[in-house]
Amino acid sequence: MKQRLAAIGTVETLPHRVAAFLSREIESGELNPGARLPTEQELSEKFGVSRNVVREAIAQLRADGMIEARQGIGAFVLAPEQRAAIRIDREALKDTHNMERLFELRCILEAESAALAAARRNQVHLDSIKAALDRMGGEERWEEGSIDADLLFHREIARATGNSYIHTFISFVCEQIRHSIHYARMTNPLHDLVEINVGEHVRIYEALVAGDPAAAEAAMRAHIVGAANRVGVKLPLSKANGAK
Amino acid sequence: MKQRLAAIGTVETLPHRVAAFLSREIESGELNPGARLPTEQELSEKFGVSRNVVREAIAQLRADGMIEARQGIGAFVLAPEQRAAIRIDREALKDTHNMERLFELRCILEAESAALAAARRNQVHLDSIKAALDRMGGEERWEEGSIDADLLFHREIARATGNSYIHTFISFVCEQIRHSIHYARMTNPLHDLVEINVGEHVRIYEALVAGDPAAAEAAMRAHIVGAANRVGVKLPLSKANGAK
DNA sequence: GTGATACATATCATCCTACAACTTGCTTCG
DNA sequence: CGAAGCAAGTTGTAGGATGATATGTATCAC
Repeated sequence: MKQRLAAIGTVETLPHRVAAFLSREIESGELNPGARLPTEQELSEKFGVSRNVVREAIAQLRADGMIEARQGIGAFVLAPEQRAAIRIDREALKDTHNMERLFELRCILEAESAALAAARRNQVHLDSIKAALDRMGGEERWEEGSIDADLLFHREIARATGNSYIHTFISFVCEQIRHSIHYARMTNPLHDLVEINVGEHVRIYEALVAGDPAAAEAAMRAHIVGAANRVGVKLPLSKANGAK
Repeated sequence: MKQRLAAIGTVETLPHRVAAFLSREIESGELNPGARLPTEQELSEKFGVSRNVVREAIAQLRADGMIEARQGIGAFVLAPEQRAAIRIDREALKDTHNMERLFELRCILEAESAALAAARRNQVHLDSIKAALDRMGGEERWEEGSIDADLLFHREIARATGNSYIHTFISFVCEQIRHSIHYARMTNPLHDLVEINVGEHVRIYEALVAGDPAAAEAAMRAHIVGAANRVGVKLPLSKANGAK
């Protein structure tokens, strides 16, 4: 808890601000791939910061594969395909439309992963998942802890696939959604919705226990559509799902 | 082309090496979440570099949400759930087992996305996809350009879903796989396999033209399993797929 | 005139020192 | 005994200096 408060209260450092500025300039297309960035000195003068700050900002963009710096020449914008990292702009997620897209991605990832987990889970996995489920419906149901338990439930399922990349991706997407929901959440009196939410999780868990991939996938899909609705995001039922 | 050579030839800078070292120490669990990192001065002495270099390394880890630095106190390792970016270690991908996992993730993402694309694509999308397909089978078939066209084909399908997050994720995963394959590729005389590969792509394209989500999904799934086999990765057919 | 070598310049890479801002613990004084 | 303040440690920022690398230019030999 202390960690979370600290994380939220973290001041925006100068390198972070410079990096964000350049990043947006690249994303928006003002700096096209292949274009050369201003020199470090020019940037430091432009932003009124030391060259050290500019370098830390550039180091970050470079680590992400957004730009490439070459000694003696300058720094150049790279093509989006060359990105070495995935990073999601949380500001953009305030737009419901983007939120909807992210839920769609989550649905794709988690539905099939639930099927995989149903086929591969062992008893240890089931115990971890059950523990998270109990926390959700337990005494923490009205607290922030309930949401933590919810996410933990999903992460443990992802872990049960035995695929660390799947685990990483699902954890990431879920966390992005959590942060986005966090501030918009107070508006919804979701106390009466908790029962529905827990019920959906129970159905997923039962399918995992039964080792039924198809049922797990269906239950997960239904849950994510429901979860999206509960936070005000209307998830379009894709034809792919309806076709099954 | 010049860019690619330059990108490959990019020397490993000192900050990058320090960041990689700390990153591995965190991933391996030697530094647990909540643990405090050595001070910048200690690190600079330990690695024999200036404090500036250490700061650039830390700036990168901080941007990824791996650590959190607090003025006057120190830097602390954050929990994996708080990561702000997804980054894949290319060294780890030299292990075939990890490669297999990544292909599995790719299969999940692309199969359903192909279905979405089949439902949502318009003529402009189809034209872009067709152009990439033609490049694959065209005069570039034996060149590096063939692989570029292959990836472009997949990216354009991802774009046709109309979901920018899906596009980002698929582009990222595909690019990781491409880089990993790149050096191991010379061993395979895949000239005779090109026909098979192109054929699989044609079937995907035809399903998209027909607007048939189920067919597109099946064709994409078959293709990715085939592509994995062709680079020596035996992708386990999940029960989820067999159940359909 | 042409070619090659050497130099000057521009830029990033790294290092160094200094100071500011912030936190913590201890000390000193009332 | 309590509280204010001081001191030390740590990260944040600033600024300059030097090394490494790429590019263009000028000079000189032929």
